[in-house]
Amino acid sequence: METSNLKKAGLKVTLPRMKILEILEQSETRHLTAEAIYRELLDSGEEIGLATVYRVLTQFEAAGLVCRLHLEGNQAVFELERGGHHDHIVCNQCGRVEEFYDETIEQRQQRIAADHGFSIRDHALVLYGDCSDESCPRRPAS
Amino acid sequence: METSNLKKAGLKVTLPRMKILEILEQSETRHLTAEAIYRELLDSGEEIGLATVYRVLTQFEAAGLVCRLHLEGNQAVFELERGGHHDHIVCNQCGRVEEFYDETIEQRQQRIAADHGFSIRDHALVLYGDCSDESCPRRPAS
DNA sequence: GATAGTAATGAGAATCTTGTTCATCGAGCG
DNA sequence: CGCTCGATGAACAAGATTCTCATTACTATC
Repeated sequence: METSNLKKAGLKVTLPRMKILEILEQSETRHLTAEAIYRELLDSGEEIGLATVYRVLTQFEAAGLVCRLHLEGNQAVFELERGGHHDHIVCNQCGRVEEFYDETIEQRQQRIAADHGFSIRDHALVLYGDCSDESCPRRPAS
Repeated sequence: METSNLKKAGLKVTLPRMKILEILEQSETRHLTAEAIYRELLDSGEEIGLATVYRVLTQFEAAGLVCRLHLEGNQAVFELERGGHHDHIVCNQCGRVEEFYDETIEQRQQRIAADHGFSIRDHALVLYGDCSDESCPRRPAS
């Protein structure tokens, strides 16, 4: 496995951390809740506690390996930080998440912040709408 | 007081609802947590339960009187809906919140959503940074 | 390869925010 | 003024996340 990411981040290479990183890498949804990761660990037969999942994810976030998103407010989702920054569109019906990056918006944000006397460090932009995926309205949010 | 807002929204005019509306109107921060409103009620000598505060705020939100924001993820803040939509800049240091509206960003969002096959219903944009208020870094987040 | 030191983990309790239940109360209508 | 039904209060409940603390397991060292 890729233990180098962990080492580079100054984190000890432990089984829970490797497994969680692995799940994040192999997931096709790219956006997982702590609960979802926990369930996957259990399904793989790993004896890893939910508290550890939260702890590890928080450390990963601090190390810049993942970022934490509050797409719906109640439960945070985590995604692997692979390079570029991006924002998200969430479907209100099926919960599907798409990513986008828009240079114009990024620049306007800098400009607006400067006009208000702020130096921007981060931002969260989430669009909520209805997707046109034909399988959407029937599929409940995962 | 302005009981007309309540009546217009189809809500019975009760003491808790009037008081909460009053607090929202008179607050200078414009962004209050349910807890903060609850404490203000207690300080005014009102015997209103926290559950009622949450209930009333949820009703106000459904009625379009206030909108609920998740500026930091853990606790929601409520602000009175006075006319136009806007987004927010939050200072990481002092928690101060400024509002802004940018037509360019709004339009880009519509465009991006359309490109992804979404019809936008809502969006949340929060910029996080450091404000240049001279009293900022020393003042703890309220 | 064995060992010590220290950080990481697991299990459950704790916390924080928000919502629900149910008996009581009060607003609004006749 | 009394009735009816929605609103309230108090306590409890639920969901997400964090904390505690005893135990375990990396990592570096020998």
